[in-house]
Amino acid sequence: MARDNTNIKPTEAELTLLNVLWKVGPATVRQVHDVVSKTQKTGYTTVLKILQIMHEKTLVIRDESNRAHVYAPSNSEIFTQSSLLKDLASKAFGGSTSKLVMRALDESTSKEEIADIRQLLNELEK
Amino acid sequence: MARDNTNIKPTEAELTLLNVLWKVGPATVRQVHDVVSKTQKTGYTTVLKILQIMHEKTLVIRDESNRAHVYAPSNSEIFTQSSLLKDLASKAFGGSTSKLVMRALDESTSKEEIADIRQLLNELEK
DNA sequence: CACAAGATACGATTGCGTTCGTATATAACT
DNA sequence: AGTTATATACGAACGCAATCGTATCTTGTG
Repeated sequence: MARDNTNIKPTEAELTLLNVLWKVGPATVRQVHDVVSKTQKTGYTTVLKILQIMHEKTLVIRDESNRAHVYAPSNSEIFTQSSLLKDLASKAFGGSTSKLVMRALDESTSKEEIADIRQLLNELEK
Repeated sequence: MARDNTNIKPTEAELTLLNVLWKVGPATVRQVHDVVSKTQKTGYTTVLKILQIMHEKTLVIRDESNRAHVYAPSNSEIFTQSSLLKDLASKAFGGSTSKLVMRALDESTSKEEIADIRQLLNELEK
């Protein structure tokens, strides 16, 4: 049975590459490497290898019709963020997302952010 | 120079043991093992080894005055939770904790939780 | 005192994540 | 056509996390 990508938690390096793909859309290894190498000193083949592993794990899909394969995320950024939050909530907050949320908020939260969150709470209540 | 425990992210197994220590207070290896073995099949020496490693990393402090050493967390649960949230925010939410918070909230959030969060927002605004 | 129970220390193993060098294939260019 | 550039594939190496077996030490008890 093929693994279900929805249960796989990306590693740190994988998440870095996913962030690129979410931002710029489907991309080749070179394009991804160009982006990440601006902030990190990571070799080209390292990016290639990680993308290949992610493909095996079905974290990304791959278009092989051209010589330079084009990679795209299997799951949306939103879905992955939610999965990571559920994971952290279960491991460090006894499974309570509201505890997590309240811990995330502190005096560094700006007025605008507070307003945005209030807005979301209002919508959720309906 | 001794490592600064405040910059160390506990691993998954380490977090499991920290959760026990936060809950029951300072405890011996046996006490910790008794708790975790109720939900996991982890060997006694495994718990011992992890606690020893955590001690090297200064994630826990150790009272060696008795034969059975007594372990206690170096950092509070609150501090560690905040660190983990900052880490996740930087890796998956572009550093924005408000984005993280809004992603954590969804239709599964209960009315009581929403009320609690509103209350906290009010206090933060003062 | 001698022995059994229970503690720590230590080492070895296994698997995963990450990195990169090298081999090989393909395309492009002169 | 032959050379250069660029792609994928593959394998090796390294470190860390996690697990446990075994050795060693300490303490209490008969």
